[in-house]
Amino acid sequence: MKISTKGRYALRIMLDLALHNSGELVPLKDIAKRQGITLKYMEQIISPLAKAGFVQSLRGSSGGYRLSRQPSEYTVGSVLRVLEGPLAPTGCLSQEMNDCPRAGTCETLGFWKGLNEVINNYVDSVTLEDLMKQELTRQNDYVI
Amino acid sequence: MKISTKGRYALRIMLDLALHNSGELVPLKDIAKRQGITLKYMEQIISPLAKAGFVQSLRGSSGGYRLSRQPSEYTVGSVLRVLEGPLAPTGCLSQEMNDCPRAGTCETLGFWKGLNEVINNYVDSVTLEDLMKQELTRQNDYVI
DNA sequence: CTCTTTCCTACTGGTTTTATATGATTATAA
DNA sequence: TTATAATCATATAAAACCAGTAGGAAAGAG
Repeated sequence: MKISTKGRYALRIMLDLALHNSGELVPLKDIAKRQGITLKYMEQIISPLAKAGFVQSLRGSSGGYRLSRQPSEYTVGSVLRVLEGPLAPTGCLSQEMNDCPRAGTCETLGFWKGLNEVINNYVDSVTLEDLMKQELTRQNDYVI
Repeated sequence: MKISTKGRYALRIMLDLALHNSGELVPLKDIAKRQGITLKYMEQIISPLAKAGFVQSLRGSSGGYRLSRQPSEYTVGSVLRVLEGPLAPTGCLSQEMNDCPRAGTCETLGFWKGLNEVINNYVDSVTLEDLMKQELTRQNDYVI
């Protein structure tokens, strides 16, 4: 019942990009240094995000990544799903084709559907912008 | 982000015991037959439930298992936790000792705490009795 | 004693996780 | 054009986790 490092790191990378969103491209090396994640592992994580169109990239010197959209337009759930797949607590809920032979008579299916709903409702109710605001508030707390 | 078979089967076993709660002991063999789970695997699953005091057992001929308490006194969350451990989406939330060095500055910790809360609130809001009622209603639907 | 059922422990094959390592390709600056 | 700095693509591997299977010991009923 755990989110893997890939999903958690993906969220941190996206949030880092949101917090350093000056219009300039941000090189992975900078994010790696700030987040304490190895460059090579981060490459594996940002690649699916790029393929999903969540970030834009430019190669070469002075290249890097930037968000494709505004931070408010990414729910945390949408980011996690790129790396984790469906955030369903059971396999039978994560596919359109419900191939579970017990589906018709399963006494616990209703419960799992409910759990699936509260999880997905929550992760889709929070955006990158929300996390940015939280983080900026937290940083100001230290200034006092 | 999946619940393993052990947790899911544990719930089905507990619910099966609740639905066949005549006061008599229910042998695992019967549950195995009804639920389509092998006896040997079920033994591994019910053993922690017995150690946790969730079910009472008697060995030998005409032995078996029964619930220790009323179905209304078991939340689904409490059952799942026996087999799954804490239902936290990240490791840093599942232990009192928060040994994550990022804890003080983590920008995403608040989000994960929120997810942890909605998950645990939900699983603890549903009891075995609730699932029994659902199941009995469902069975009646077929009678019509 | 015999049969049944719980109880206990170990083992196994497969998959997933969490990376690390090596190198190829591409684009920009000077 | 050359050097540099970045993305992109595989390959490898230790460790953990998952989903069972298997064998037998202990206890109770008749």
